[in-house]
Amino acid sequence: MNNEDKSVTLKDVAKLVGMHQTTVSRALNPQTAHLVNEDTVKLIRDAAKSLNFEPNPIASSLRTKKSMNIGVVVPDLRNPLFTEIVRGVQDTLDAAGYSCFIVNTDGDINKEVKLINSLKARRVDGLILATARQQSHGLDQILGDLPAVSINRTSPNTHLPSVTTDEDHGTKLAVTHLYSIGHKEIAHLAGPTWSSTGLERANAFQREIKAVGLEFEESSVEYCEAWTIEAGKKAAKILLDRSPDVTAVFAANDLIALGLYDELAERKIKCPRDLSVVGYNDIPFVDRMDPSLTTIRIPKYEIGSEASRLILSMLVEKSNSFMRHIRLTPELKIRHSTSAPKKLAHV
Amino acid sequence: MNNEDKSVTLKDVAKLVGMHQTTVSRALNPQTAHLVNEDTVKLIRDAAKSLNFEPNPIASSLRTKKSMNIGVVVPDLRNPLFTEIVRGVQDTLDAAGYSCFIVNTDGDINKEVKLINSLKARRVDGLILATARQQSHGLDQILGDLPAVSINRTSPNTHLPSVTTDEDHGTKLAVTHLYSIGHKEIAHLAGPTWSSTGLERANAFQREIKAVGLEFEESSVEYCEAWTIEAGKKAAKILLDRSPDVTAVFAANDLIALGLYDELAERKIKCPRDLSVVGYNDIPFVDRMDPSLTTIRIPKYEIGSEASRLILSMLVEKSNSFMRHIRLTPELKIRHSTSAPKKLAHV
DNA sequence: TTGTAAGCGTTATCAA
DNA sequence: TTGATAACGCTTACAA
Repeated sequence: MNNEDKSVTLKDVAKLVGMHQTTVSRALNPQTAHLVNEDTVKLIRDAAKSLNFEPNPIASSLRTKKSMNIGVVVPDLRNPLFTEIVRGVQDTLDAAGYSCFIVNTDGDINKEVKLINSLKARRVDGLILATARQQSHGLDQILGDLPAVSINRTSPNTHLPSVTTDEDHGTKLAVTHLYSIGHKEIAHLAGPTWSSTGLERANAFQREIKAVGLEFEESSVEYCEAWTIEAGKKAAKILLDRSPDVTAVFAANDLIALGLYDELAERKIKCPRDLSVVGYNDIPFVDRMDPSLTTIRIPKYEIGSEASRLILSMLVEKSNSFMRHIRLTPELKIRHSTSAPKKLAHV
Repeated sequence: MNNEDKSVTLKDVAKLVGMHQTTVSRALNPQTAHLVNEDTVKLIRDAAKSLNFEPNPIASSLRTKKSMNIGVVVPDLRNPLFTEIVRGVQDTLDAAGYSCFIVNTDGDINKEVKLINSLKARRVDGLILATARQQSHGLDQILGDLPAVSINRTSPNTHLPSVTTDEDHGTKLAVTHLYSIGHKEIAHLAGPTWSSTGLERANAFQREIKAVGLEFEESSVEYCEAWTIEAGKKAAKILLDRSPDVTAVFAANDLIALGLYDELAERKIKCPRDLSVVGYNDIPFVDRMDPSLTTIRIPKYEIGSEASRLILSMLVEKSNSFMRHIRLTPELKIRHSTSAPKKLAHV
């Protein structure tokens, strides 16, 4: 805020044009300018410009009870998946005159609750939740009547409008791709069980394995503790020990796939020669890894912009009743981490 | 903001305890609680908690003329360099009770000016500028008396407190490393000339080349148009055409190095066998590229946290007079993109 | 130690 | 079409 308390107010503009501040307010606000004489509007606008008047959004917020701020909750902004999404959010909200507060939960459910409460305390007009917890721990109650949309979360016990991607389709693309190039022993490094995305992909995996005519075995799935490289590596270790015959692995996201890469490197298992790997998300730079990662690309930026449009629409039509769910479609990005299996089974 | 206008105010708390809102305000504010009877404070705090009272920061802002918001200007949040820095900013500001608005200039100087003005209009208390333009286009005037610190910018004609890294030292580390493993023909893919960082590294390069006893030639430096992979590739093309004898390239940042990687791939030049490459920044994932990138690591998170501490200190001691410059030290991270040159010169 | 009153800069309501 | 007045919820003199 300006140190020197020289900030120009409506009153100053009013004084200059010899009118009341109310009129100035009306003239300067596009919503109400039509109530004012056209010439007066012009006069006032000019005067405002000449004084470099900038309306004080804080005063406006206090009066209107609209902060024009949206809270954005992500696990960690450093995860490139979320920085893409956040750019989509920022650009869309900006264009609508809204700003956003971005907070990081670091995967901590308690922190998430605290942060949501802190955003409420800051009087955000709405919330975009990009955390993917399955258990909502009374989220509905924490939110109260605060408009919110969720990304990647299709929680059973909470009723939020959402923007998600078609997990079934994405998983089908991955499994079908691997099967079509000859793989019969396909495993899955699943996301955490507390994550709805992780669960959905794991369920879809089982379904798709059967759909292509392969036999599904429980032992072909290993769940990771988090959506991270480290967790991916840890789970990969277990999976590879248990199922040495697998020729391909579908990792529930790119970071988990990179964890698998690390474990493969340690075991001197060559990808894709000895093992094919498919990731999920297509985060930046995975096209430059060694080998470049075949993955399921999701429209990250669009997820952010769609979520923003959704929350904005909820702010105008205050009808919370209509529960929109937007589902975007992922696509397969074939690179060099997948190839035909070395030895075809039963040949 | 709460749709239902049920938000609890100081008055409500005051009514409950049978005291005046002023007293409640004082009791609830740690700064002024000492003015209130201890028992009263306890009573009021309990009452506030029982009503779930949350002070309205907007009303507070209006009165105190402190928004408790800081503007953060970056070229693009998606650049992993800046997301690291921003996390450092967020964590530090959060702890001090501040929030931040992050805006992206996308490298557009006009957009930068617009965004800074928009942040001023939003009444931020201070600014962290992570854009690295050399020409400041009357930045001082645009800022007015708004406290600001700059990151990576050591502009000659603007006087802002700053957090930078020791470019000379970083460059020395790169050049010395290459020289020490036998390179005599070292080139530089420099950052844009409009960037102070780019200029500093280019100057330091020339100095260090001479310092190790090599002859400096103008033709060994090619400037990139931007800090991007694409610009890096374009400049690499020109450089490689012009100086086919170079055995090592010091790229002014990691993205430019990746652009060079791309050009090398097209020409079937093997790194590091045919050409060694050093990057700058050590952004995430460059340790996983093919080959993993030798680079100068800068303390990204700390840059953000130091910049935040600086701006926070400016907000308390209002003395803008003391002009602090914090300089952090980079370090060399040796990976697989550098090795001894194939054929040593004159052997 | 507590209360009174005023004001931060808007906008909403009413009246002219 | 314009103006007067009050109010949003807080903090800060000043008074008691």
